[in-house]
Amino acid sequence: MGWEAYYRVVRRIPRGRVATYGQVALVAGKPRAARQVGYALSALRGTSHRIPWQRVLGSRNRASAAISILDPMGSAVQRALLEDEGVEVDERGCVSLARFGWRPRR
DNA sequence: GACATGACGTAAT
DNA sequence: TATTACGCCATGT
Repeated sequence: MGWEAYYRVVRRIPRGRVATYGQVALVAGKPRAARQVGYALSALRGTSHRIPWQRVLGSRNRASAAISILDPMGSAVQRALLEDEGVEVDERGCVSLARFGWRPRR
């Protein structure tokens, strides 16, 4: 149930912007619950939802490697969706947070 | 309540 | 830069 807070934060991420698990956790009020964010998002796989999970990246500016492990096409889909929103993603799945990082608070 | 699990994060090696 | 180790916290058994 507590995941609703995380989902709410992820839904706030606007198009063309990305956030990290840690940031989502922080905004949700759980500074050290990055794992729970990932765990919560994992529950979204294969379900009907409106959560832009592709805008949530892993450490600092990298896409989660686990995505490609659990869902081989996931990383490709994520990159395609992000680029469609105007976010530049390189071959390694790295994104410049300085340019596309989500800045909440306003 | 103890124990195991997990789309993570940071520091140490 | 890549690997390993450990910490954190919500869930489920």
